[in-house]
Amino acid sequence: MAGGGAFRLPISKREMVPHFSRNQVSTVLHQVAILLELNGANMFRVRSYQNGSRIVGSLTQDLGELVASGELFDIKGIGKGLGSAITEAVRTGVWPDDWHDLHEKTSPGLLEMLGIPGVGPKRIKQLHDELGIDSILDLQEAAVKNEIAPLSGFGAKSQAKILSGIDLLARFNARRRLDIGLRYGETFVTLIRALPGVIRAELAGSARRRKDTIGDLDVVVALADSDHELVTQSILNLPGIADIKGAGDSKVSLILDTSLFEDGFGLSHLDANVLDAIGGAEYEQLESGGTIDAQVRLVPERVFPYTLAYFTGSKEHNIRMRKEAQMRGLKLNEFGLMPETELTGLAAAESSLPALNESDIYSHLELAYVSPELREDMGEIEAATKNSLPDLITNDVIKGALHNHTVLSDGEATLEQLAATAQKMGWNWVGVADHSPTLTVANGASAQDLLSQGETIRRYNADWKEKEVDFRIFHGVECDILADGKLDHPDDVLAQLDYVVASVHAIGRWRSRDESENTEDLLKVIDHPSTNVLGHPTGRILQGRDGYEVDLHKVLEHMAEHNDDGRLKAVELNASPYRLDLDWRLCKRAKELGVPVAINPDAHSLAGLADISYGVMIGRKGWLEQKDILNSLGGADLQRLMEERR
DNA sequence: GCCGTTTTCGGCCCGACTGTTTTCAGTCG
Repeated sequence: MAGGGAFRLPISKREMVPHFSRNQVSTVLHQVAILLELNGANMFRVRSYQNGSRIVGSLTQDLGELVASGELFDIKGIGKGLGSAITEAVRTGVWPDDWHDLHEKTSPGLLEMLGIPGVGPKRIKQLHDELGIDSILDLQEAAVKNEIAPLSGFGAKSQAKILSGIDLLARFNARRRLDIGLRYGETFVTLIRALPGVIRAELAGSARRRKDTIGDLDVVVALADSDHELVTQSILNLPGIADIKGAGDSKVSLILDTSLFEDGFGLSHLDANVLDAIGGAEYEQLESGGTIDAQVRLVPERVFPYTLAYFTGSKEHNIRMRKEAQMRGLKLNEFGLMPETELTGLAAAESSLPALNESDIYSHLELAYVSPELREDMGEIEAATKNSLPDLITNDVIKGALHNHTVLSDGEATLEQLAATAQKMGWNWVGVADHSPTLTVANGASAQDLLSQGETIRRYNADWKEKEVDFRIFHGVECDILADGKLDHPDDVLAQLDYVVASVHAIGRWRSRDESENTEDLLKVIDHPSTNVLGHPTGRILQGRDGYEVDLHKVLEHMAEHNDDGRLKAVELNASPYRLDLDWRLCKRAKELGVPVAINPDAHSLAGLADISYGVMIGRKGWLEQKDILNSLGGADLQRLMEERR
């Protein structure tokens, strides 16, 4: 984790019930689980806390109400223990004593040690108990002095692995953004597919599930038994391999670096705000000198779909799938779906039901095919049972996007260039939303300049109409949300625009405040008659900084009420791979509530328009269908919607 | 700590790899 640091139990910033938010409780449960693990607690107890954290984190109901009504205890996975602890904390603002004790007796250094590859809670506990090791620095010193190897269960190799693991941890922070992961992953898989003896190869893991960040790459390769040696050797000879971590019978573990890319590893243009948050010029250097771990699984062709499904995950989805198999007297693993036998591994899979593709696996379990993006145990198994899975959006349904910048503020492109590129992409319209005056770092435009931009746009639109070109520019603004929940332009200026994207940019101030204060201010902004789109709703920069605390469930519910009343209040899914904000879990919530989602590339250059595809990926992950997004509307339909729902 | 058409105990998903052992524990996904 970036920054690392000690866990602490949050202190309530509120005088009244509920004293803690859903997010806070979820985070605390997650941390307690880790602390329990480090203190040698029963694994299943640890898992209960982890489950609890997940369950609370994905609640859609108000936690305060669940506690007040006692319905908290009805939720599967929340029993007497966790239920009482949460109830007490939410009601009184006081966490259980034993949770405090856990925090106090666990040195923060032990937590940091968890990040070292090959070092887990059991070993950390042993090192702590037997050598008094309290931090990564202690551990490094002990390893250098050869004190680790003699310990029972350790050895010279473990000691060396710990040292190199510490080195690796210092060099790079574990996860990478989706765009980076896909760039490595797709390039690597393309190279593997071209190797002689390779029958099929697919990217699996979190990259295939389109998570916003990715830990490492998983690739599954189908090959004939006789080609095993040939394919393994060919893979090891591919470009871009910085190190070989291991090569077993079924798996090759590698570290890839940027020499994988023939054309080098440049970064596209970023806006200053984002670049600053991720570390400026130092970041560019870090990224170009970066590496990513990759695991390649080599399997016979007939088990390929099972292995692909298994390593695509998620873990939670796989657990549900195995339970589905168990209910039918079958066992599911990475080799097949078969009756319970004494045999294990590939031998047992001889009796597996056949599968040519993943779809067959789901069919055997009487489930509809679940798209990889949805495999998170977020309701997809239930939907697959009822055959009610969403018909997910694709790049083809995108006809335009509302939030893009021009040279009027901090964009690189002119109106003309933006429109021309949008047309080339097959779009039917494009929205221009430059920054407002307060955001001086982004050259925010004055009301006068903004309105004069509108006149230019009207001339273009008239021109296209005259020439019977079915294309138009919508004129909007990315209006700053000021600290008191007011907008950064006078109402009469905003009223002259086609639409308004309202966004928070004073992140520092918003991050220093309580969740309820931020939420209240956002509700006020939504109530403003001119606000149509809530821009990057949390302000997070992936791998850069957390967003500000806000109860987006409440915000989305508020937006839903306005939509029911005939207004247009959409939530942005910012498609910049640095943001991907709205989070995919909340996309699903927006859809359920009937709040339209606006997928926006937030383009600051012509190339930036292409970021829309990351928004589509996350939108798919968030269960979005064509009817759920504004981008799928044609220009005329969108214009009508904006006019009707002012 | 949670759960229950096997309900107050005894389970809790499954397997590979590694390094340590000589049958297994820890870690990882």
